[in-house]
Amino acid sequence: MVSADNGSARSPRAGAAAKAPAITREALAAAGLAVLRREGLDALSMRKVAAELGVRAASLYYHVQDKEQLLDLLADSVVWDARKLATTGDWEHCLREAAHAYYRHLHANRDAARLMAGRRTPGPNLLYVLDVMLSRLHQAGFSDAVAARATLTISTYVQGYVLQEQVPKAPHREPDAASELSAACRTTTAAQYPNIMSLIAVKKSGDTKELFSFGVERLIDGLRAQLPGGPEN
Amino acid sequence: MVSADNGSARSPRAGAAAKAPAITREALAAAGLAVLRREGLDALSMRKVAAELGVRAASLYYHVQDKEQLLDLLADSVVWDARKLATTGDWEHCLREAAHAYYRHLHANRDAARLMAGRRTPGPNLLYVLDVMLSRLHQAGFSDAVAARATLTISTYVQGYVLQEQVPKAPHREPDAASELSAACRTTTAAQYPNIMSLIAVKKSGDTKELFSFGVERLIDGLRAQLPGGPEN
DNA sequence: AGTGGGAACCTAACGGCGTTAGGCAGCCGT
DNA sequence: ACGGCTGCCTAACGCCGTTAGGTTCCCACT
Repeated sequence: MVSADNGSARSPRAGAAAKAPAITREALAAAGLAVLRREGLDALSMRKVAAELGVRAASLYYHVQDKEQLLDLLADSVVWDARKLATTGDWEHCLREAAHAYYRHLHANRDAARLMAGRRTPGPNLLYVLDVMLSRLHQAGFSDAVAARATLTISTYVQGYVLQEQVPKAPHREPDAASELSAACRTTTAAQYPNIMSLIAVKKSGDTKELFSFGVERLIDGLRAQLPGGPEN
Repeated sequence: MVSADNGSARSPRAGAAAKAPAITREALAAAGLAVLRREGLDALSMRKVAAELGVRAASLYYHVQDKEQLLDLLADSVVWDARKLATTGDWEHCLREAAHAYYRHLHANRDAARLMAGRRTPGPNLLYVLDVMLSRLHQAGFSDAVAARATLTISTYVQGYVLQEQVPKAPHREPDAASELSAACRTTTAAQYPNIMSLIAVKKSGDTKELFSFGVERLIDGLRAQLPGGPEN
């Protein structure tokens, strides 16, 4: 579930393990994802991840330098499955499928977008996906500059969209008082900003994927005009 | 700097203040923004905001229910200036200017995008901006459905873009060891993902606004094709 | 066979965090 | 004069990330 190469990670001397490690980097990521799914990003603490593994918090620092590094690990794990993406068909199809696959994987993990938002570097799995998209666009005839901008723009849009979709869930307060108050607030809103209601209508339409697709299709439409020749492969 | 109507906020009995309040909601927002600018979102705590006002942390809870509510306040303050936006010229011009204005205001405040990312509701100032854009698009001939989707898509893109741009700053570690390690990591990256370098080239080109504009223009291009008749107004 | 060393966990503790409870000064209308 | 309210205060709770300093146990080497 995690990247194959642990790269610069601390590892036991090759071929000689002193003690069977109960906690691997993969197990750490899995435990983190479990806590994330159950309690959300705000409640994810070192202590809870450790408890998920039947271990105390301090032990995690043997495998990970920081909480930040643990979050990096989780962020990359989320994108892991997105590596399988289509490279057949025309560039529009590939781009669309990649965007939707990325969307699905972020959408499937609670608070995934907010998790990604805090990372300093994209992580190897995401880098791989970007790399593939980039080469596909380049192959389709886009210039280096346009292909790079297109790739970044699409991935930015996907992350931004899921971010707005995955509103952080509160533990929930009193439902009666809250609904009454929000109802009053809503009428005020309607009075002050008459057009906003249609936004709410779109957001409430249930099919969250439809709005997402709208943006992707508009971007693809806009990108098509950037092809040097006519549309090819 | 904050919304004019405090709405449902607790307020002294109209026309009778028991004691001159040293802390207003505006001062609270200003202090929060000051801490945000100086130390970043991760280091923003109730205690520090309170200290900025010459006050202890517990006192803030008289003016604000939660830290969440304080962040809501800050988030809305950031968008405050974006209310002044153009409604003259054709819809493309309006949309472009609104997007750039929104971008500028997020860009100008440290960690502003990550701040917005956590909010549950858009806040009145942002709602106003969305409302104006919506009415302008509607006036230009877009259908209700398309105008709503376009507005949401653009605002999503802007927030997503700034989010990736405003990478959280670490307090800074050892510069020597860090640069050496990152250099090694970079060559590994280049070997594994050959196309990624062009992405880095685009990101490093300095003019961050250019990449942002690319996305906006592509979206506008894509939206133009959604107009029922030809381009009008 | 004995021993050194390192891997992988532990307990204890630090300071900072968000938040709540309860107290006290000063100004208000009566 | 005085009760009540506003607007601050101090003290404390429990949780957090992180560090310091063990302890145990297996492996490699002599």
